[in-house]
Amino acid sequence: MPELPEVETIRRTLLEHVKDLKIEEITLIWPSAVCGWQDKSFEGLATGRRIKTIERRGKYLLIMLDEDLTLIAHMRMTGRLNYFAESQEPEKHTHVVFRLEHGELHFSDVRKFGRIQAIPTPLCISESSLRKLGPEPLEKEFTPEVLKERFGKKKVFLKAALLDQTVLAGMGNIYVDESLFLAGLSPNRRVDTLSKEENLRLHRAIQNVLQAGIDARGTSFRDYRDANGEKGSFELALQVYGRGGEPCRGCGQTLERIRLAGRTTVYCSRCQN
DNA sequence: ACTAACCTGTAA
DNA sequence: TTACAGGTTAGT
Repeated sequence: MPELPEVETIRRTLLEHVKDLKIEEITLIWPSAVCGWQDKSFEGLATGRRIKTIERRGKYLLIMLDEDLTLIAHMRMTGRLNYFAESQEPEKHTHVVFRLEHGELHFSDVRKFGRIQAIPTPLCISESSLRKLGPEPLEKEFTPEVLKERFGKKKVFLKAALLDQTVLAGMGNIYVDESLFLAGLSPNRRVDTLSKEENLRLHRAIQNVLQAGIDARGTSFRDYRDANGEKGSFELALQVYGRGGEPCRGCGQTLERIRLAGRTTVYCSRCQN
């Protein structure tokens, strides 16, 4: 489910509720959802710690606790983090319950792909999958030159390159297809064939689409909800994702639906070259 | 560079 | 019954 705009929305809505709260008790309903550090258990490390802040890196949420402990959470496809002011009965797919000083935090995931890992904060980047991530697309350091440099000597399809988290962190199937439509570029193009002007257009499209996604509080095409259980509204603004076979909003031609880089890909063969 | 695997639910 | 789903990774 969540790509950068959804994870960012979860981060913001969660932080409002849990900042400075102590984790008083952790109940593992499905223990495989969490992972400790070396010989120490997840619940042993995190219980009694206070939540200082929550950051985001790509699609990862970094819940930073006192005493130099960080919980790295990844929602994969259907993971959710929900805050409840009152104690709640866990739902069918709730795997972890954090009892806080005030209220509870529930981690749920229908498909059981999502994970939360406890790790000492100083090792949070060097010893985790964060190490390999590409730049943050909304930071000012991410310029058109950086985008070109990240593509490097690759010859892969644009679609594959933008989905690659080591090239750029945070884009997934929705925002890649939307960015390519906005940039007027075909997902079938090889990254090494972009002109300077096309590279500029792509860079601008990526930033515009991700920012619009955040402003709309994410895309609730299917399962996504924020920490309050509320939907986003970016699905109303989607130009191509999920619209295969329907008319292009730009030119009216039927949108193509193909399989590329192992993922369903929708684009307009007239507007995107 | 592609596919299978990890899982469950929903829609065709 | 089968195909497919906002992701990642380990295997050809």
